[in-house]
Amino acid sequence: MKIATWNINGVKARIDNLRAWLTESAPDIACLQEIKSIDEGFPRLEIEALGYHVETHGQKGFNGVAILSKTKPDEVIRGLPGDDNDEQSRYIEAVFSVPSGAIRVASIYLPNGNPADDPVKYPYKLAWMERLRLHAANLLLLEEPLILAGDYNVIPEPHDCFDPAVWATDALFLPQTRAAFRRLEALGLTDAVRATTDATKLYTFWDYQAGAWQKNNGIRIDHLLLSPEAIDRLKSTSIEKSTRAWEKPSDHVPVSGEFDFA
DNA sequence: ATGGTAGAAGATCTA
Repeated sequence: MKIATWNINGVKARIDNLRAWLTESAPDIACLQEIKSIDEGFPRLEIEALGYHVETHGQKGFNGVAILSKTKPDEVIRGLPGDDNDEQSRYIEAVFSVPSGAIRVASIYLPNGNPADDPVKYPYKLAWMERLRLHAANLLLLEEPLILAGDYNVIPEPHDCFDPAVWATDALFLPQTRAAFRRLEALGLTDAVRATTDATKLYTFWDYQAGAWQKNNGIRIDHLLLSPEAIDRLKSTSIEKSTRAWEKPSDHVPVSGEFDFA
């Protein structure tokens, strides 16, 4: 069973690429971020025509997440718990039945946080990460396969970016950001890509600007974090880099894991 | 120091 995450940077602008990727890569569950659409504006029929169920948590203009799946989820939760005043659509979670029981999958669009000296944006990112930690701690008590997939806007280690010096003061790489990410891992969550390879210079995002793709000036910020019950079932991971060279690409590429939940 | 690009907007904001 293939479970993937992809920040598509606008579902309307990316509909052709999304359809091509769903057809070629054929994930069983696809977690999308930055759909940049309200729920009613999501091209639901075009995705359903490819055999997918569609669950969205949209927002006008910015953000927005979705979970596409070949089987219908048993339960869907919209929004990250912990702050009733947070109006940004950055979290959706779904439970699926598999032969071995139930699995829980979340699509996460963690706040960017830049500029890091902004009085609102970086504190919002850190507060959001703490809310995610508290929610993840509760989910881990369920002792079921849990896949927290998404655009974390976190560069975990220096070798996860082309030039660490360039990112030293960026909200994606500041010590407090990386510490908050390590606190998630310390709960018992495992970075799936890191668990399956020792390779360095693995990137999932290349900026549109300054020829970043051509120069391989990338960063690894899209992650699958797995509970112990999920990592036990993980067979392989893949960073689907070829999509970055497509016409009209997203600046992110899909990251996927192959699982055996039989 | 600035701008470089892209998306959803339909003016700027976000990244």
